[in-house]
Amino acid sequence: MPRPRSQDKRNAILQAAIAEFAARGVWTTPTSAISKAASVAEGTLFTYFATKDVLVNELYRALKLELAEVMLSTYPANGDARARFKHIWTRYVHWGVANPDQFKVMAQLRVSDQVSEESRAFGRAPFIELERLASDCIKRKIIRNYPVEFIGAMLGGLAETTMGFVAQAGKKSRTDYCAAGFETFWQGIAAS
Amino acid sequence: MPRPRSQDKRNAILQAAIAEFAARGVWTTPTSAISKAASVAEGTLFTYFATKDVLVNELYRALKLELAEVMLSTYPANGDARARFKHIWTRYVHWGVANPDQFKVMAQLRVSDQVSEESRAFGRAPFIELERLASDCIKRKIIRNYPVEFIGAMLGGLAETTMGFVAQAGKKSRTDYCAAGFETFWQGIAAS
Amino acid sequence: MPRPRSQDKRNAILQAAIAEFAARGVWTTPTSAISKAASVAEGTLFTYFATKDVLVNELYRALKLELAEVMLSTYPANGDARARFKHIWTRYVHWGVANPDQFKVMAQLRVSDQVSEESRAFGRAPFIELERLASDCIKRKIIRNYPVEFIGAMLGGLAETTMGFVAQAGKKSRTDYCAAGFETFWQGIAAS
Amino acid sequence: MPRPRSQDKRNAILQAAIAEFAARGVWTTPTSAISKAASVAEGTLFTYFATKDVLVNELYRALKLELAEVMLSTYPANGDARARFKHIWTRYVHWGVANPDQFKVMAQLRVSDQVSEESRAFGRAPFIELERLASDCIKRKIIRNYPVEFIGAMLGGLAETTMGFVAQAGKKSRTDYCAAGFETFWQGIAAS
DNA sequence: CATGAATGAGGATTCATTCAT
DNA sequence: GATGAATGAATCCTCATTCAT
Repeated sequence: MPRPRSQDKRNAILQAAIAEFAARGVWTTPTSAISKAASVAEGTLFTYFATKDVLVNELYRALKLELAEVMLSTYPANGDARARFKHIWTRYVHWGVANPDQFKVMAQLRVSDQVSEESRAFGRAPFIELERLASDCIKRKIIRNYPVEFIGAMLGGLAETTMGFVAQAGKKSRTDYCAAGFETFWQGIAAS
Repeated sequence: MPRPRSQDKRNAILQAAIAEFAARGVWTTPTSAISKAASVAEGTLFTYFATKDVLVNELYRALKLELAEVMLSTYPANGDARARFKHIWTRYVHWGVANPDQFKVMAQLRVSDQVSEESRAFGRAPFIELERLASDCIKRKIIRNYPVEFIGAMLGGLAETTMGFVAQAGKKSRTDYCAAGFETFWQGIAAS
Repeated sequence: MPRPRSQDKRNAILQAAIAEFAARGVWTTPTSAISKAASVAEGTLFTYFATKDVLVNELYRALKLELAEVMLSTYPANGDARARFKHIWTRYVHWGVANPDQFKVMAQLRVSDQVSEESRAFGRAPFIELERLASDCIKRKIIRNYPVEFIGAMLGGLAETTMGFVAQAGKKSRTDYCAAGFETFWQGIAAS
Repeated sequence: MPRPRSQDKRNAILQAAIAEFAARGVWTTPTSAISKAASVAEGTLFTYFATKDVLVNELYRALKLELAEVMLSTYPANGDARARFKHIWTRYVHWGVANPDQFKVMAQLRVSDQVSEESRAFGRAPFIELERLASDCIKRKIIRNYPVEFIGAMLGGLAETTMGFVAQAGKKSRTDYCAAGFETFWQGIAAS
């Protein structure tokens, strides 16, 4: 029995990739920087991820999974619609602010050609709960009758915009961007 | 911006860069691909742009300028606030849909480390008109009292989300995403 | 030659090496391909052969031994000189045709720098019988008085040329290359 | 007008490749060793030969061409058949002895998988003169009626064997291997 | 100024070999 | 002994940039 492949090492590489990608940009960081940051040999990276491309796609998936976990866990199943949306929103914005590296990398991966359509589909999957929620609200005429993916995408776009302002404003800002962003979103999609 | 001999050649390179960047990703297209697409020699590119970095930044500025031109020209100076915002919105969304390459490249540059803060500032400048409009609306209590850059950013974020859906949906879509997106935005920031 | 636990495993590796080397070329097949083809772990290969170089040399020796066995076994001790030469010739040619992988690998090893002089000497040893035969024929003025190694080498060179034609021609060829090659050899060295 | 591609440089690389390949083996010499030996930058090698594989194939062709030139130039058009064959033979053997590097590399390329069938066909082309000669001799019943390629191949195989002995024996050898080899060949194929 | 050959640092892998289990 | 993960030197090739023509 050889030493088994270590989940720890795999994670270390993924974490190192996040840090390096955030610092230097996804396409300008060499794999050697990642392996070094992860304290593994250059070759070891390739026993966990066959190519840099695979690593990037796996990272995308991991990030999406983490994000879904963050947004949808401790989800107030009994709250009213607004509370549920707000919960999701707040979780997302706070995650982005608390994890600027992750956020920055996600932003780059979102527009990258190297993330495959499979990975994107995989990344969308955990968010059905969100679409279910939107669907339900539409049925109950709480929000407007738009395709649920569109609503989800608008939430995402607005939340990402918001993160930037929250991060840059700091704690003592006059404006509570997180709340302001949500108000805009919620009032925006409210059924008139 | 120096004035090299041929403005034509400079533009050809910029256009070629857009096409190649859109097709292959900003950080994975070599300068040689650009010069070839522009039908100039590899070295010639460097008489117009000292480094690849400079080219990228110039491209960012050019794109921003073009965008501002598109959004703010034929601006209905006499229309009401909503009409003005809608004009800007529609122009932006249509531009993105009509120019997918440009849009794709902008999306990549927006999150890129290689675009300098100066370039970003330069890119924001032509949009003061938009901020002036927002400012005026706030004063007149038409929209909520948020920092104008935040309003601008939300408009941008939402419009970009919208473009994707418009492009993908095509003409005969049941949903008019352009209108829907604007309604969300406008109702979202409306003073309650 | 140490005696590791399993002679079977050693042979499996050697056989796998032949197949892989023939398919991909001696210097372009990684040891990992060999161990995989032999169904042993990558590391196991190195308990049987300290380095790839050693493996290559052992393979050379094994092949030479096999070849000598084939050529000189069932040797017609009582036949006349021509019959003896013909027996050796035919055996060799048939072996090459019947074992194209082995033949191909031998051809590559013959010109390789990685086969040591010791291995070559070792490989020549079993062929003294052939030289004895030549020696005897010279003494009896049946063939010309050339150094016996030269005669052996010419036989080898001609036979190897012949194999290629036999293999490519197939059964139903108009020309019996095996016979033709031998005639050329025999008539060529015949004492005039 | 840029500096034109230099035939000299191309040749320097080819020559360097011969020297390095002969010294270290075709598949164990890195391209960097070749470029260094040719006194060009590592990258320059690739402006003349797109890949190492291409370089190897071009080298094969160049060597074959050189060889044909050597064997068939100053060809005694008016001599008798034997003289013509002997001329070719002698030229070949002397070339191999005088150019041990070239010979060694050819020997490796001959059995290499990396030389394409096209390259081999290209390499055979210049030798039709030899086949024409054989053809003619067959018609005139001077030599035996074997396929001409077989005769050519036997000549090659025997000559190559011979070269090794000539080279190793040196000038003052008791045996004139070059003559002995030819006698074997000529007597071997003579019509009985 | 235009051209494209020349440069060489840098990058993603590969692979023989070692070593923990 | 067997296993396959770990190692890191080595390799082929790319590409931004320079420079001779």
